[in-house]
Amino acid sequence: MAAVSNTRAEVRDETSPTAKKRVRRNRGDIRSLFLKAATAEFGQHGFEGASTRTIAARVDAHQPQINYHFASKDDLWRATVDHLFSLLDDAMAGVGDIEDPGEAFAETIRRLVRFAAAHPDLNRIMVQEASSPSARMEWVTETHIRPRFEQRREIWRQLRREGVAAPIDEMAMHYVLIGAVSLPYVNAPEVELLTGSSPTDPERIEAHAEGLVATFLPGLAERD
Amino acid sequence: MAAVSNTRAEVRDETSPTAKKRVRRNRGDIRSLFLKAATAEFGQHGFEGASTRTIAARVDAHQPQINYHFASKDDLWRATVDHLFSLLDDAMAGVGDIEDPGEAFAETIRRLVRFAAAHPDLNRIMVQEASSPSARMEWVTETHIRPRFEQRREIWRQLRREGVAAPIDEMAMHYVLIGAVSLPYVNAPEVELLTGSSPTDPERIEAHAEGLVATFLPGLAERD
DNA sequence: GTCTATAATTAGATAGAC
DNA sequence: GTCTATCTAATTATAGAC
Repeated sequence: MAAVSNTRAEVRDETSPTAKKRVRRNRGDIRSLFLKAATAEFGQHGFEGASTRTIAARVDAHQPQINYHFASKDDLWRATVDHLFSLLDDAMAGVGDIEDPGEAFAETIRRLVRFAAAHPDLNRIMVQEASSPSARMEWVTETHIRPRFEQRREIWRQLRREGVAAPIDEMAMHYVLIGAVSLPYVNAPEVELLTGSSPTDPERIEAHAEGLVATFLPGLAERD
Repeated sequence: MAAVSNTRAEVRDETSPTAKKRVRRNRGDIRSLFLKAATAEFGQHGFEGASTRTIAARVDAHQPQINYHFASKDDLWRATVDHLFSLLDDAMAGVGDIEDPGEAFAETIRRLVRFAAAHPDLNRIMVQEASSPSARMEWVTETHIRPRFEQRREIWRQLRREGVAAPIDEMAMHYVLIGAVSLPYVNAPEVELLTGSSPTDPERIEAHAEGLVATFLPGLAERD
């Protein structure tokens, strides 16, 4: 990016003669810091657009420290995605115990909305990776997406038979739902510019969740 | 990307001694070729991840030719986005003449679905840009998004009052709709890997469109 | 065991050849 | 008017210092 002003590169001036010596941090701490910084960086710029130098600078570390604590940029990316999906699992804890499939799916939608609002970078990373074939895409699809997809598809099929679910094909449902759930948060910067208000206000998050429950499961309220 | 094999860079071997002289093409033709190549490249890799060298190689041109025909990478991106939105305008021609607001919105949904299936790169580019603030994001929001957003919001408000539309807030509606419409096509490579079938088969496109019409406008069928 | 210096490669843009 | 040779900066990874 020659001769073009790059605000991202100015997060920290690496070449400054006054640059201080870094404090030495232990393995777990710095790994955790790198993962947090990488989440934001990969979410905002995609895998290829993200810079390990910028990620390192965000936590006041040198760029090659990433290659020490993670084998490669690719490995950092996978560790970041694993971490985000483990947070998602935490957020979904207990939903599997709900017996009524309609209520289970409704609660899934609510939790997905809240998680997307709290961690938009997971959906940002996923939408970027799923846009073109790559080894990363195959890995994340088989590792993290397929089990969730199959499980939701099975419940959706049942809810369709019972007339509870909206008339959306079981193959497309997963993407229709994730798109409707996450885009307001994935695109939050645009939403704020456009509407002058934030989609992540707690009341709006809950309103969004209930709106989607009523829209995707129109037979749920009638049934009660 | 040192020492890492990069398949994208091997689209064409620029340094090969056997590299042939390029044919000289006229201004309009080569601009059009660049726009088409840039659409795919920006869609797959985002603005920062896209390489002007790779875009040039796709149409058998040298990288600096892009700086000649467009002032900069940034200008190429804006020209690409302008072109895609002009295609969208073409696809939407005549919808504004439909008098009944319910039918007008239903037809809008159908056209959006077909367009997203045919040109997934527009939504790919948009979702990437709207993820973080930038001059590009502000430009595309004010130039292309705001007028569409305001217009749809007005119709949606009316349909909500009439009880035709699903209970989704008018501020979030635009993103919920675009997410539900486009994600199956934006993420088409993942869908194919996951399901073994393509979401862009004509029957599935129409089924997706009618499913969304029924889901977002549940009062439309009842009214007839 | 952890971090810094540096190498190899690729980036976009300018200047000058045709 | 159009394209090619070249320049400077920014990329990730390795090798060696502490």
